[in-house]
Amino acid sequence: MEKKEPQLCKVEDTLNILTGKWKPIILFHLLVNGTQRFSELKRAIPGVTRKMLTTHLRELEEQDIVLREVYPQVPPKVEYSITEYGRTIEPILDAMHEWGAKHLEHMNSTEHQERVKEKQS
Amino acid sequence: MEKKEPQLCKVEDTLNILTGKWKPIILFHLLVNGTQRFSELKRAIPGVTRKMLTTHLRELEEQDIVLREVYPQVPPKVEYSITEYGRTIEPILDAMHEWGAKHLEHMNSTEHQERVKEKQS
DNA sequence: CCCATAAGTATCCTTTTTGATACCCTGGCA
DNA sequence: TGCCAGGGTATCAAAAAGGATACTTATGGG
Repeated sequence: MEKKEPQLCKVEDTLNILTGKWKPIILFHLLVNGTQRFSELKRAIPGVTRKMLTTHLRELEEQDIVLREVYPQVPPKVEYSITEYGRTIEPILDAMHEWGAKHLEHMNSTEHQERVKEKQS
Repeated sequence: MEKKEPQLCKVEDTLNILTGKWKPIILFHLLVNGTQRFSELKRAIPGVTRKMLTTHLRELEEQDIVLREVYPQVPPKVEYSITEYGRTIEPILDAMHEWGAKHLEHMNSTEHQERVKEKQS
């Protein structure tokens, strides 16, 4: 048991990077579309406010997942991209995607639905 | 882009199962130690309240990750275990653990620390 | 002189999550 | 008779996360 405890914290560290209402979609856009300006991201992510976008991007920057580059000009230009290191998290996102897809199937499977009904009765 | 959007929701579905202050540690204990009574889990997880434990366990049960078995006796006895299906999420936890470990190393690496210092100046 | 622009901050407020605490049930035991 | 156990629920409070809105900044253009 003791030998496994550290495992737990690492899992939680990883989860911390991914949790936040807009973080998965931010990462998704940066991974798929490459470098993006702040306003491009904002437009690409419907519903996000400037504040949340800033907050989450800054957190990702802190974690060295995202790179923030400021061009000293007016009006400002700021570009965001995934760091080389940040790309290493992609396989985990892929794994979650795959598992999530199967999970949905599972939750809709007949056997599962039947068990749900039993409990309701 | 459109073809990738669905990926995102699946990732979020998977994250939903894992997020919650005590969920990783609950899963960890059930995965490592097998079937556990409510009180065993409570004792094994320092700081958790009965309420949070109940809440999270019920959510995991909803998702068919955890099985809850009630023995009709007094005082009550309730056992929790990972479902067969729930075990399929273990590789993802493992992957997160591995990535998390590397992430910690990365964040402590000399190069990273130096970049952090530059920014502070 | 005034406006628009991009990328923010600053304030305040709402919603969601988490936590503290007290109470419930019921059969066996002192 | 009264208390304990185990696994909860109910109620309220605190903390964290998320969101709405207004303000800032400097410069080129009309």
